[in-house]
Amino acid sequence: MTTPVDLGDVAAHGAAPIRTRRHVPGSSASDLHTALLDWFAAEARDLPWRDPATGAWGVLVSEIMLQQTPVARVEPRWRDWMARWPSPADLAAASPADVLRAWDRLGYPRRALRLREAAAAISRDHGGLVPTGMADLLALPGVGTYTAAAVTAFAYRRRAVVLDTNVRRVLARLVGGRALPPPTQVVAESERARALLPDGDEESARWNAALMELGALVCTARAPSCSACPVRTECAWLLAGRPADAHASNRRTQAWHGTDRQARGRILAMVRQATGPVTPTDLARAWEPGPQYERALAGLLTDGLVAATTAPDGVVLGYALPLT
DNA sequence: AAGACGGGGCA
DNA sequence: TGCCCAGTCTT
Repeated sequence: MTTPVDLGDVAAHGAAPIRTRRHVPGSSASDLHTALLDWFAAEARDLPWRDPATGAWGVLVSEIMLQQTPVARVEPRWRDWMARWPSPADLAAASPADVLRAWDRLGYPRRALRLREAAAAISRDHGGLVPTGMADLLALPGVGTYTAAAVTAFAYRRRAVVLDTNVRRVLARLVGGRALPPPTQVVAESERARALLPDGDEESARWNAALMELGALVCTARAPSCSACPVRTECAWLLAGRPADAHASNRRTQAWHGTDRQARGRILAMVRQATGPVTPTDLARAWEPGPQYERALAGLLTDGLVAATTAPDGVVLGYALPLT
């Protein structure tokens, strides 16, 4: 149905994006755009935060939860969260303890505290409405480049360069002809993404979502389903014979067992599940005594994830989630 | 630019 | 076991 765009040059040089958008009267979309947007219209998952009835607050909550956490684990937590705190003001009025318990085991619990702080800032500085500009969004705790762009695109349906791990991988393959993007994001990637972004607001928003969805469902990191890909005839990586990852040796896998992070997780899990303060003796059962335990607990206190209750003489009676 | 920061699921 | 996941913040 469509004529594949010739990406041979891109595949050969592996360099920057080279195609520009076509401006055909009556049709602003290139064949590439049409193919991916049609696929997205047919195959997109029915995620609750994509419901048009979900407002910007719901989108923001979903984006924070989805930072480094897969969709399948986020969805039930998001539903509970939105039922309990349907507006920023509702969350701002909640205690950190309630927020951390509702966060459950989504991981990176500092995100939960930052989301609460963001809700307070939204209530205080923006009349209770999630701000619309990139600068105001970026000023919110826990909102970085990706999340600000995602809220702009998916909540407000405006043009923004949304570059997450999925989009980076899809563009690295489709346009760059590489197996995977570089270990850390480089300027050329955002330029490439911008060059491909449709001009229209609504169309660009759908394009961003479609790229992410393709990366999540088809153009996956481990075992991409190229035979099912709607843009396989235009993929520089596939056309080049799916060459192996060039930076494989530079990628560093993060340790887990026996790390400070695991110790923090164990300690916080014990405090989170307790109904009242945990005595120092009980808490010490969460991890082997020693400098690592002390370091982990101190870090949790510093981060505001755990609070100590003390007697008048300063002796620690117990540890609990912070009530304020 | 590099490191810290959770936790679970799948090959 | 190793790798991956809609990243952000600090140094």
